[in-house]
Order: sequence, then structure tokens, then C-alpha cells
Amino acid sequence: METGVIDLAELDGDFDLQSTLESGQSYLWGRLDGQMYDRDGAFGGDAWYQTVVPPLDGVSDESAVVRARQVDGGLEWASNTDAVPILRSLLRLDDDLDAVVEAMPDEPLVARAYEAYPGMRIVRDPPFGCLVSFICSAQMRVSRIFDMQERLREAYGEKVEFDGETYRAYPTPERLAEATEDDLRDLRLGYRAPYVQRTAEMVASGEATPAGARGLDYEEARDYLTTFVGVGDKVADCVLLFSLDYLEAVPLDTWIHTAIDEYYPECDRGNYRETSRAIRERLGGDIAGYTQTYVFHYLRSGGE
DNA sequence: TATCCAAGGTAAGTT
DNA sequence: AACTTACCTTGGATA
Repeated sequence: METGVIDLAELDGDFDLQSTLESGQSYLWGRLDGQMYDRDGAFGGDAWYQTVVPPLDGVSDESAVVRARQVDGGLEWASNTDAVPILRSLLRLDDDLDAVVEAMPDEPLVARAYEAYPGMRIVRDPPFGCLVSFICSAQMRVSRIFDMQERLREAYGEKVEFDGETYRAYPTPERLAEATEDDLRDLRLGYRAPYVQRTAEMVASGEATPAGARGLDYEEARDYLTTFVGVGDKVADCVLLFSLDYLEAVPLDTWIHTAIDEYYPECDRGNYRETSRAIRERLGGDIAGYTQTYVFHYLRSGGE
């Protein structure tokens, strides 16, 4: 086991692990105390979080178990490999959050949202897990989306030994493609079951891959992702923002529609494409997704 | 205890 | 292209 501490004072801007991982951006991490996405929002300021990541392009060559917790001034970690480059990637530690905040629109709602969760960063999830978890997110509560991913890992994830325990990686496209719709319904995915199965099949066969959207212009990338079954504009925006580095992506979900109705009514253009263009412009252009994520978490956690 | 409702939407069918 | 409707499941609200 390798361990270390990343000095958070070296980052540009603040950092907060709990709000980054428990704000509905990622469903691929867990808490060792079992309180992940707890209904009461259990305090996790010093909790250990853990994920099992597949090889990451340009970052790591093999699967890795990564464990992390925030201690004063540092991000303490333990892993079966050097987790520093992995954590830098997964948690976007290289983002200049001061510059991002500077670029967010200067107005009360946004200021309150940032002050509620200073240091929250966008995640950079592995593409396939991000894609599948957000397919599962349709009409579903955040805590239950997480539960579904746990069941998928338990049923189809490769076992990984670490620190005397057995954990499970997120299922590979190949393994998930072998599941039947009924298998996945048994895991309580409901009507999302055939979406997940068919999308896994598309990825496993090479017909399309989520990472294949990289490099395309933003709206082209969004259109490309909607070729997956169960992926509309909203889920596509989530994958672009939380996995593929499109920080301008603003997923138009129920919470953001509420914010648009109340605070940005002039941005409601009646359809996704045009409303998206207007709200992206309004929320800071190329970092609009950061603004959205603060507003989403703030509204969802009871602020207004 | 029973019933109802809505949750980070999408696909398929109609007009 | 815009508008409707069905869709699994379940915790929490309401009666």
C-alpha cells in the first residue's frame, strides 16, 4: 500500500472533498463509513472516500483502488499505486478555481451558492461509468442513483483486493453488455434496464464510445452522445461536464429549470438547444457548467 | 395501513 | 418540429 498527502495550499483556489463527491456529480465514489449520499447529509468533512478506477488515458495504465480524505490543509490518500496523478485528474485539482469563480456571473444567487460550498470542484469521472450512471439518473433521487451503481458493481464488477478487503470495480462495457434486460431490472433499474444494456453493447462492440465525443465542438459532442440509448440532451450534458472536460456544458434538469423560471426567465427559449445557448451565455460561457453545479447543489440542498 | 406523488428524463407515437 | 404519453421503483407525504 502506498500513502501520501497532497498539499492543498499548492492549489489555485479552495478545495472541498465532501461537496465535490456528494453533490450529485459522481456516483462512482463511496464512503467507507457507509454514509454516502445519506439522506441527512451526514457530515463527511474527514470521512474516507474510495473509488476503483479503470486505466485512465494519459494518467494511469492499470486499475487502481484510490482512497482519500481531507485533513487540515491536505488531501490524505492511500492506494495500491501512486494516486497523486489519479486524484489530480479525478478531482480536477489543476483547475484554477479562483479564476473560475472570477468568471462566474456577479449576482446574489451565484454568490450564495459558492459561499455555501466553497472549494467544490467539478469531477472528472471515467467516461463509461459516468455515462451509465447518468442513464440511471432519469427520474430518480440522487441517493438511489448511487444505490443502483452499488448494485451494478456488486453484480458485475471485477473484484479487487486492497487493505485486506475485497472491493469491486465499476463493470466494464463487455461485462454489462452480457447482462439481460431482466437481469438489470432485478437490480431495480426499472425502465432504464434496456437503456443500460443496449448502451453497454454499443460501447463493447465499438460502435461508439463516450470518450469518442472528445475533440468535437460542444454541440456536436452533445449530439454524438445522444446516439446512445437512454441518452438525451440532459444526460449528454452531464457526461460532457462530469467526464469529458466540457466545462461550458449546463445540464438542463428540473433544478436548473426552477432557477431559470425564478432568476433567468429571459433564458427560457422553449426548447433545449436554444435555452442551453442562452443559459450558458448567462452563467459564464466556457465555465458555465461550474456555475450550474454550484447552483444545482445549493438549490437541491435546501438553499434558495 | 392504504394510497398517492414525484424523483438530475428519454423514447416513441401524434398532430 | 412541437406536443403527449408511458415508463420502473420507492421513500415520504397525506388521509
